Amino acid sequence: MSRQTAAPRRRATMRDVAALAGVGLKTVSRVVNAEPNVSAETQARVERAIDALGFEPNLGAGSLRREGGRTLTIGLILDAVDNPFSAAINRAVEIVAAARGTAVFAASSDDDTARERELVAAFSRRRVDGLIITAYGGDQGYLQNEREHGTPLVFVDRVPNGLLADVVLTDNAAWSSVATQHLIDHGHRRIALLSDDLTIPTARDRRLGYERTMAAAGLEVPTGYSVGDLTTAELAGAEVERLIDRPDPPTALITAQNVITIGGVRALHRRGRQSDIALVGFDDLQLADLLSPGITVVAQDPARIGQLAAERLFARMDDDSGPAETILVPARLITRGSGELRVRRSGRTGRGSRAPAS
Amino acid sequence: MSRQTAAPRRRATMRDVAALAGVGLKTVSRVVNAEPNVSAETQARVERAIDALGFEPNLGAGSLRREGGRTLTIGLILDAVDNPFSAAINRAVEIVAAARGTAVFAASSDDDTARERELVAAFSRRRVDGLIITAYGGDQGYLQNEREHGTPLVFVDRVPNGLLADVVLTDNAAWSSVATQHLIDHGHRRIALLSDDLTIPTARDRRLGYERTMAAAGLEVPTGYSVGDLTTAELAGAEVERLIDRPDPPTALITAQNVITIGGVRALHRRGRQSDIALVGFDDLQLADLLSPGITVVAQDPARIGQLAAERLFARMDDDSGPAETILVPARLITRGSGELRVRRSGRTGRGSRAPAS
DNA sequence: ATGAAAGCGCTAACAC
DNA sequence: GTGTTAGCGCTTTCAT
Repeated sequence: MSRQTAAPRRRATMRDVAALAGVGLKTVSRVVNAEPNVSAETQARVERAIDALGFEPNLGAGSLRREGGRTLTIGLILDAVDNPFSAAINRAVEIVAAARGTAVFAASSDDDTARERELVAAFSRRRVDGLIITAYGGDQGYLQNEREHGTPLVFVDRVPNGLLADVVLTDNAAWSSVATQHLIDHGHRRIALLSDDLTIPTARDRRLGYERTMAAAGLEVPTGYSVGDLTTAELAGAEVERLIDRPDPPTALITAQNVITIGGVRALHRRGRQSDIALVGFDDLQLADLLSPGITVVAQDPARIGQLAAERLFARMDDDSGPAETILVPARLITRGSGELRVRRSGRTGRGSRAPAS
Repeated sequence: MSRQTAAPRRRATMRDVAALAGVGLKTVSRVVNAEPNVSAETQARVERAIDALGFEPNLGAGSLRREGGRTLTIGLILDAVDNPFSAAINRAVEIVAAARGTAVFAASSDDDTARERELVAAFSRRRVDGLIITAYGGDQGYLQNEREHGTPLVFVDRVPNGLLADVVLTDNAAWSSVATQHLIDHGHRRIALLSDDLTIPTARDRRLGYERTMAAAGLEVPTGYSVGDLTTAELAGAEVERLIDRPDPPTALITAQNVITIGGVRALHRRGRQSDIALVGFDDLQLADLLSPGITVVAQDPARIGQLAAERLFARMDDDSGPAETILVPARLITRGSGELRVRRSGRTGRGSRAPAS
């Protein structure tokens, strides 16, 4: 019967290993860290002792004296570890970190400024070797301290405020433009944009791309057509219904984030308008290809974002001291039907809006 | 211009704080750890010094002497941090841990025995206070060492082998039975089961529930109807097509894991058979409600599994030394259409298989 | 209410 | 090749 809590047996230390192997402490350290200047015979003896005692070195103790105080640990702050976009980043970061013998603390800020700071403090107290952060909209100037203490910082998905640092992200304005132009090309004139919390720079950039492209096409954005703060699928869905019910409803929607897309699509189906009102979403979704119509999306590449961010972070740890870089990761437009719906002539399509699609 | 790498300013230590505040080292420690026996005035002075120096205590150093050697850190081993089921567990664990001031190392074993052991070793070297593990099929006896050294272990989603420990999971055999019976109740006789790697106890339990229920209903499981090792959506899809192409094709499918469900549904749509062949999947999927037909699933409750596992782990750390417990978390059957499809009389539905559904 | 001394397990610096 | 010494930043123990 294995008890759950027995008198915890003391863990073996290097001293124990040294004693058993009949060598000095430093020799054990050499073997454990694969340092040179150990004879094959001594090494074998030490290894036997390590196995006999089930010794595992205490990395935390080592970091106290290790040069640079390295803990072989990094912190990853995401908006939510269970958002598929964030989870994909998490996975990619883990792969890069594992190859460097580094463990990853992952945590969710929930797009809350206070929580973000708490997480940074929590990781700082654990002396992580580096930090990868999905910053919320506030000011990230407080992170300057961390950096001055030698902790490199890399931002993902969102540009930080009040701090110049490496960022890895999608060219959000450009891809929002692509989405908008795609709808314009299919004859749409009344295009609404459903955005996340506009405190987030990424959300603002997507709005910017939309506004620019609409303006360039000479199209108006009626009041209420560009809606922000849609932080849940439910809010997004309610907003879609409100838009549909307007006297001048949009013929096309852009949902600027995965959660919003889910809420939006669900609302369209609820109203039976999914084959009637066009939609292009940001971020790909599982099963998006199997709906009728399939959901057209701007698919970002979170795995690549995570990978590049982690590689950048390790490069900084390895003493790359070049200027801060902004790394843009390509996305792609995946057309599946919902974004290729053309304007219907029925209903109030607006004055002269039956332009031929290109 | 903020440089990326400047000469890293030395971090303030407790000694620095003590010197600046003009108090002893231990007094600072008392303030930092909210211990009693510090006058209000002294406390204020120390806190001012802490702020002035931007002092953050080094938790790793503290753990060296802290009773029980606590690191305020736990390890979480999932099959893949970017699997939605695992990500939901991750999130729930994080919430419970955060409330206890504990940071979470999350990592992916990829259902690889060697990787699982490496992760345990990596976490052991970091002296995590506890371990939550989604064990792969092999033998978990090697973890006995960890436990003897005082590191509590809680398993999630899968029962460990060769080790008696707390487990939090769905009653897989029972819910697989529910899925099977649901299809039988809708007139199906030829029901196929698509399983994950059967080394995984959870996959075996689901098969068990299926087999028992089929047997209890007096139904045969033709050779090739119960397929395992479907570790990717592609493999699962190919297997569905193979089943469809048999001379005696199934009229209903059970896909025993989320990745398999995706592959299976995709294959049915590819062949245009989604309204023709019934399907019940394990694990809920986003947008599953919007397909035609909607996908009927046995929805597990990963958030609850993660929460209970974390609570159990902290209880063990707090010296709960009762016997190992198995905690079953309720799931529910969500009917959306695909699982309620009845047997068609057309085609080869088999001899006398037109039984009335209950 | 406060502080001095010891030492956790390791790595760095410097012997031999 | 190998070992000895010192000390990282903290918590514990025990004085005062």
